[in-house]
Amino acid sequence: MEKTYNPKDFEDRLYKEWEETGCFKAERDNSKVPFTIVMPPPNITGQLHMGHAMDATLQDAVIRFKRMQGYVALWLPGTDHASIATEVKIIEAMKKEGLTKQSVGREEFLRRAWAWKDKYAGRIVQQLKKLGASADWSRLTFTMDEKCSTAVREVFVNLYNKKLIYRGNRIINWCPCCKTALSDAEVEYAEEAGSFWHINYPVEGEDVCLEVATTRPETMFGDTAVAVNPADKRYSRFIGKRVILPVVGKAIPVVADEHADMQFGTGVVKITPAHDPNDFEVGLRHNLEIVRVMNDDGTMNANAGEFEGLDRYECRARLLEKLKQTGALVREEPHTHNVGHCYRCNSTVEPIVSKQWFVKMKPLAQPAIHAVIDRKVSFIPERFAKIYYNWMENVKDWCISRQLWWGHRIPVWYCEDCGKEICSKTDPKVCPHCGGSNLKQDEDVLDTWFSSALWPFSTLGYPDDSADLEYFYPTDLLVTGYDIIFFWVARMIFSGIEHMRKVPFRYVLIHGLVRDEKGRKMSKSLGNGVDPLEVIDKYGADSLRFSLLQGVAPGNDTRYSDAKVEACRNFMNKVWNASRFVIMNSEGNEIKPVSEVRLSAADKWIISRLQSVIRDVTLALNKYELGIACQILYDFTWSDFCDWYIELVKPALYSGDGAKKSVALSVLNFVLNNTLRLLHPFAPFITDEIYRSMPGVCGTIMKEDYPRYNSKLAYKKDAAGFEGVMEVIKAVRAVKTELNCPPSRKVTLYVLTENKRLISSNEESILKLAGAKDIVFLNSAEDSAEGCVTKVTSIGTLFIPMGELVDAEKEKARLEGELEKVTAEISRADGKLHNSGFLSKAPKKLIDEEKAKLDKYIKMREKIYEQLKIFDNK
RNA sequence: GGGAGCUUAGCUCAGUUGGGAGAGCAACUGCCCUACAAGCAGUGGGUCAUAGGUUCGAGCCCUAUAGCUCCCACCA
Repeated sequence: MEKTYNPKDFEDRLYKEWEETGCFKAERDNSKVPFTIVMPPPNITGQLHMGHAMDATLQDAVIRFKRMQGYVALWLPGTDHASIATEVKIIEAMKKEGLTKQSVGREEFLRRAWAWKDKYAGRIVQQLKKLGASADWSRLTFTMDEKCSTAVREVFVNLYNKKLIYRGNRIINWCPCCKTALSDAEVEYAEEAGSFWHINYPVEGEDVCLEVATTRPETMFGDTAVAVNPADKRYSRFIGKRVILPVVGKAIPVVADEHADMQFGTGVVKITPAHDPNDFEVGLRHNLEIVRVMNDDGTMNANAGEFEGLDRYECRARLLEKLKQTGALVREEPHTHNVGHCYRCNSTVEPIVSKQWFVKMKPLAQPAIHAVIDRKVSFIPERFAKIYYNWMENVKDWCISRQLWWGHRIPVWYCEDCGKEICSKTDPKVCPHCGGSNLKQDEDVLDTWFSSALWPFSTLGYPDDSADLEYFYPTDLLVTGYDIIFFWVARMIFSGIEHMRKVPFRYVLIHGLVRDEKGRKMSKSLGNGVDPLEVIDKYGADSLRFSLLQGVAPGNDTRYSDAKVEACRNFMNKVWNASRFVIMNSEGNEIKPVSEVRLSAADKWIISRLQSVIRDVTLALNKYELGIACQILYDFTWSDFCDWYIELVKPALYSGDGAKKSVALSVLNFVLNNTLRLLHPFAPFITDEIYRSMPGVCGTIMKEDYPRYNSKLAYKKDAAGFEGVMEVIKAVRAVKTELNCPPSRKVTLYVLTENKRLISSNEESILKLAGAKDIVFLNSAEDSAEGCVTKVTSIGTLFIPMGELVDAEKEKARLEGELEKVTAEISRADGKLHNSGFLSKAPKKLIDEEKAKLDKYIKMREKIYEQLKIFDNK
């Protein structure tokens, strides 16, 4: 083995081998229990970013854990066609060639899109592989694969037939840049500094005006009324009259509607049903005309008269100028308001009335809400259930049609002969109503999230009653960021219930965002993104993985920092070197099972610690608390195993005593073997690379069992005793460092104790780790030599002769300091044990523990008193 | 307007049934001791945001306050 950990030497090689030998394949086996995770399919436009890296690492760690536990562990991967995102990219690319969508036509455009997919879908898969993702790539699915398209049509037609999908003229969010409708979820709101323009609308036939205020004056061409509150006495006399739209000169009615807020602005609101969701509702109530004033690209249409053809903002500027000239503009005041933006191109969206396809949400939302209430689906952490409820309870109908070309085309045809609509799972040749053959398919495609919503079952073979579906569905765990709960998680839940009659997954593990070192969101525009592949290249995949999991709590954001990865790389190096130590020493020796050797106290201690670690890590993993599991393993491996146990065992290895060495090697191999298996889900590469080099091991660690807690190996009593020995060692070390005594200077250790056996049986360990040359037992404190530092421990009093380094005054002060500490402990424990409330209500175990502590400290205090007395006598 | 989260060591964060405050990094001291200087030993550093409450006992539960962050809705 190399002296330092060098992940490049083995990561790619191991991954290739795992893949080639089918380690990731999940095959149905009715004698075993399945455990399934479907991977959130990354967009084909995307490159692996830190968010993916964390998401994938969480899933990979869980799936590897479950696989080792003997489940048929399926991690089902895929990629997403990402309708709008990809289309935007392709248009950009075409623009460089001087081409547009329209100029190349639909067919050529789709050809280019598929070429894009062929080129880039593989890229992110390769990147996930670099990370060590143990997904079953033989099942890799693309959202526009035949099977997904079949599922999409099946679902569409079923919902259509149930009247849960309908087409209608409704207010939708329109992106003038992408030239498509968007769902509510695809709009991001941001506060913007704008203006509030007050405009006078003269009352017809009177010499008065109604003053309205608006943030979007250019929509006034579409005004078909002004509204006042029915309770607003200021304006009641105008209700039913008409006002003249400035510039346009058209008369529009004054209506009474609750929508007008008396407190807000002037209390008079212009009503533009075609361009505002609230106004649309008002329009319905008062049967108002709907006048659209904008084209799909955000320019003004003929209804804007002289402003036709101008961009919406250009129109606004010129219109305001004109209003000012004609005196209709009363005033302009600054006003900040929330403006909606397209989540893909960030353009300001326009609410526009448009004929679109919708999914009726209310009937679907109800059972989806109950599924979470009834805990058929549970969020981790639970607080995200509230966010989910809030959304589901207030969800509006889902606009699913997109005026795009890349995506699942809406399976509806219009008969040009009889004008009827045909919704069909297969392409119809003739109209079933009139037999005509002039059929034209709806031009639009579906929201990319429509197919994502079906992911947990479309990937497993829906709508067929496939064996996979039967075996793996419902899946067990979904891992994703809180940013796509609405887009995806919620929609999968209602879709699963509606189409499969079963929820799609039992647990949803939510993670946060990976931010940059300063806590900012990583983004392209800020240029602060860190490329996981570069990190892997520099530190190795295991280090990156560990750094993304360690100390991270579910649902919380985390910051990426090189320092953190470096610390994890150091940990990997630690694991590497500890293993190297064990393996080198094992060479040429027979390694006996631990059950066949006589264990020392130290051996029992480390085995006992290992058992607690196995128990705690498994517990944490079962609760999907991966951050905690990592932390436990880190501490155990570094502190307990490396810093303590390996050091403890060195004398036995180097003593030349074959029997002792044999025991040490047994335990070293046993603990290392278990530790590697425990660590494998988090750091798959290094653990496997080492595992293969261990004596008596053949094959990959991936096929091994995850360690199981064994109560017979808990050795509680022995472990506790040995901790006393460790206390002695620490005490001596501390004294030496405090007095600036070089470690190379070996001391004689005088010990006054009732635990002579414990000390003498661990003499070698104490001498080695404490830096002592011999141990001498005293019969009385009086026997201690001059110039000693005294340390009282729970298993005995130590006298450490430090000669000239000892200052009697300081030593006395130090002892008095210790007395103070011990006394404080005594009064704390004593206080508790004299508290009747504590005695009557605290668990017995706790009371016993307190009693034991009290005993211990009282004994220690006695010893310290004794020492101080000796001091005073000298 | 509604909701959520955060506030713990200089920095970044853990702390999940309430039972003596933790890690990493940074700082300081001393060490090349045959696994590892990507290391070892040791040290210092916290009224767990503030104020109340519940409890024998609160970083953890309840109430209020402050600051920061986010989500949803939205006033034209």
